[in-house]
Amino acid sequence: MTNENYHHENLKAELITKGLKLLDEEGYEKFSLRKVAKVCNVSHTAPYRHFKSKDDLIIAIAIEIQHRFNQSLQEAVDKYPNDTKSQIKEMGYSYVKFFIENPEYLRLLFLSDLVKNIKNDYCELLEDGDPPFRTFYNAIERLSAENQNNATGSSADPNELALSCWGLVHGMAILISKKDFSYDGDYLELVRKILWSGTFLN
Amino acid sequence: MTNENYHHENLKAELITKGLKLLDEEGYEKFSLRKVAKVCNVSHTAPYRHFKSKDDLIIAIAIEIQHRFNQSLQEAVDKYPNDTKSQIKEMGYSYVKFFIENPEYLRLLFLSDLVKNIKNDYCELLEDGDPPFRTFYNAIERLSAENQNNATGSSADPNELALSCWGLVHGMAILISKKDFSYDGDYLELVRKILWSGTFLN
DNA sequence: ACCTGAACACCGTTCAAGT
DNA sequence: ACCTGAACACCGTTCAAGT
Repeated sequence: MTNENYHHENLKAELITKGLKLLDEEGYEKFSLRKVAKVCNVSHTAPYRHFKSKDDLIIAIAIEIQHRFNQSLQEAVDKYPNDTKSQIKEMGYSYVKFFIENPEYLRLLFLSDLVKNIKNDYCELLEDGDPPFRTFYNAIERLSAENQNNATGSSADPNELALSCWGLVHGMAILISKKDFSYDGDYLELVRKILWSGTFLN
Repeated sequence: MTNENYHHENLKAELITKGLKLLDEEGYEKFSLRKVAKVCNVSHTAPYRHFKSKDDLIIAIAIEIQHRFNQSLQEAVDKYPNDTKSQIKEMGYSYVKFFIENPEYLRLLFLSDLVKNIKNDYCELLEDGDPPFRTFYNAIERLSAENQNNATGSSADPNELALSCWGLVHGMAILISKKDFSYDGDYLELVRKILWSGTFLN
């Protein structure tokens, strides 16, 4: 048929899939539009039919990763239906695990300047229209409310809670996955110990 | 004189200075060797007399920034000569402040993959031959020793202490300077509150 | 020793042209 | 509608050549 040489609607999806694969294999620095096009057996200008720029394709890939990330956080929450603190600890563990297993995704979700575009302009494209990390923030707000009722050691200020919890988890994820923090033992075991020790969130 | 058109030994220093300026003004993404050369009024191949690659120049710039960073951490330690916990809290504050004031330096010191080269191959080029963050790690080791003697709430495991302290501070610095964490009030005030609250290091 | 200019292999992006 | 090929303005890097 005459469609032999055309990808039609498949190309867009293929660019995202193959682009993600290229990103995994070669890293963010070496990623190029022309390489993705070549892998898809298409001219280097063909991607412009589906994405208005290289950044636009990267954002599409980032949204795909964001979806997987949110899913893994949600699974963590579901493990402890009635225990907000444990939900946050378990989410922290999943958070670090996700980026240890996929170091390249850190750049994609947080460290590229495109991220703010995702958060500002592309929120509506995300699953359920939920902004990224809604799962995380919901738990923080719940904990803040709980702390207001029964006075514990930890704060009831949601901003203080959010920055300290997110900061710790985010920092550990980056330090470990970027290999700035070196340790002879099992990284995830150490993270687990820190999150479930008496000093965090108590 | 015949030296009119030559920079001689000055060019190397000028490339670092002007390169840093370009990095501050345009950001890491838009930084290029050819632009630095043009700013220095020199052909685009001249830098290769002094640096063997673009990465090599970036590393030289990173070492300069690393030096300033170490200095600001040292000043924080000096404020509390006999109080290890306060040294760490104050260092944490300086740490976050440094990257809030210079968001571009985060990429340079941590998030570029060149960093591991700095740490592995370029340690001997750093002031006093000290590896980066020696100041920070020294304090952690001191605290670990202190915790071993007088039993407090916080751990005596140096790895656990290092990852949790460094993780929290590093994470807060990145989340704030990358504008992932948004907050209506004064960021540094919130960081101060978190670091000096009862729950951190107690 | 220090710098230049041409050259090469890559980029992202645009645009007229083909089916 | 979807894709191509030539073209443009940028890269990093190499190398023969100039002073």
